[in-house]
Amino acid sequence: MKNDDRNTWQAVQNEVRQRISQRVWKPGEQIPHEADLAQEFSCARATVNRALRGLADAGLLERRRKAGTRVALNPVRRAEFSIPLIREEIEGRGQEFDYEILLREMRLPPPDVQARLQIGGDVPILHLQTLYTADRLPHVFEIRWINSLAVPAVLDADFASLSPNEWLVREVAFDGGDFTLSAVTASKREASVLACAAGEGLLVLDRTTRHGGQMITSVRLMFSPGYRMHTQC
Amino acid sequence: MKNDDRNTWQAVQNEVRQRISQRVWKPGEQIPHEADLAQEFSCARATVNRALRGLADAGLLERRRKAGTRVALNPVRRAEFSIPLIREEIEGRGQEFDYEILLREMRLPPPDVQARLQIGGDVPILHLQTLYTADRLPHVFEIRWINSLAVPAVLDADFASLSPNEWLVREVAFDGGDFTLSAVTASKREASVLACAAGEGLLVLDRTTRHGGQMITSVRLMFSPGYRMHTQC
DNA sequence: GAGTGGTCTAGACCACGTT
DNA sequence: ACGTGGTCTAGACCACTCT
Repeated sequence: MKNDDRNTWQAVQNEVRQRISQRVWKPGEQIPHEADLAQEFSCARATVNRALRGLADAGLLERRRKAGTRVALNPVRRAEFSIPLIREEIEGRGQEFDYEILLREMRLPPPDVQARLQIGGDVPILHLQTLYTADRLPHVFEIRWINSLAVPAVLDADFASLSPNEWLVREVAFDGGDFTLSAVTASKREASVLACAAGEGLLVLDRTTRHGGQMITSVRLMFSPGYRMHTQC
Repeated sequence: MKNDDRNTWQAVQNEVRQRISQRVWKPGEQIPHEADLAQEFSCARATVNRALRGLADAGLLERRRKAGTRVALNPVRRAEFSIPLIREEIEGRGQEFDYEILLREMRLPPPDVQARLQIGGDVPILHLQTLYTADRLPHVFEIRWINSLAVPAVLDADFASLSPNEWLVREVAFDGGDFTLSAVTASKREASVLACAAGEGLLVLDRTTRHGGQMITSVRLMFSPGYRMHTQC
């Protein structure tokens, strides 16, 4: 045991975790104040604070000034999925990574992409369709729109050694974005690209990326059937 | 502006965020030591530490003792999705929540569930199939296996006013678990329950829950077509 | 060996929300 | 008004890891 006897914040956190998990402190119940716990564990209040803040971030505790700290009624409501770079994910499994640009053109984006990129419907922007492969087998079909008004340099990129995503990560700074996970039924085109049957269910990740108020890119990743995103807590 | 002039850890964090996002400090580059930054912002080192630790947790910085702090090469690799209680999600949208137990029986679980619950193949356990509805329309089809050896009390539950999930959250303590997101093609049975066309792509969430080394339950949620999980960062 | 982040302390003041 | 968590400080020591 590393963090059990010493008065580290981890030791306090573990102890509190156990008391919650073993229902010494029951859901909805108020737990002792930071000052009391500090005395019990003979450590500084800041140490208790560090421990409890972590548990509150994790959703196990609910803290409010004056009201005190309570055990959350509904724990484990969050799950953090990692969104790996496709190259890293594939090479990390020891497979051969490759990609092929299937389509590259300037084009008027459809209304939903216009809305996400916050641009008018009369401006053609860069449209890319790319297939990523693992050991030569289809892995992800990427449909991407790049706001080439905000990133004019992208028009000169050849994407020969860097995939569109890698080029953007390297060349353009990001601020934030949003993610949507859903499922679709594979169309004929999608099935043909991913070498699966038309009508199969596909996991889809839509991502939009922002920088300093400007929308940079909107991308849809359609994963090959059987793909799973996994996480623990 | 709240946290700009005062020497709060948020002010430091915002400033560092900006320098990263505007590439004052470029990806892969080393940034000044905590002590230097503390002097620059005229605050205590602990305050800088708090700010930088947050950015490191978010994946924007990489920190190692002795090596110092560097701007991460691949930012935004994590996305945290909230896994709401179905009742809360539906009622939060102002819709009417309801559910119906479609099937309840003791049964030998299939091999994949046996593995997840770490039990032998010769023990029947509680099997439940439940449909959750929003405004009377199908929302989620839940297929659940409960390790009734670990939770014998569940055999007496009637699930009349509490759904199986709510009953478990209330009665059984949790330790941890794992989540898997994927997509499937709706079978005839699934399509009939969810009132959609057979062959449609469905978003699927598999969850297994643990307590003190024992596996409690394994559940598969199949969401109605069009369901989306969304998050920002 | 030496430099950097990781953490602890004791005390203080502040902000928020309940009462 | 007052109690509780939220944060800051200044200083200290420790743990890791690079050279």
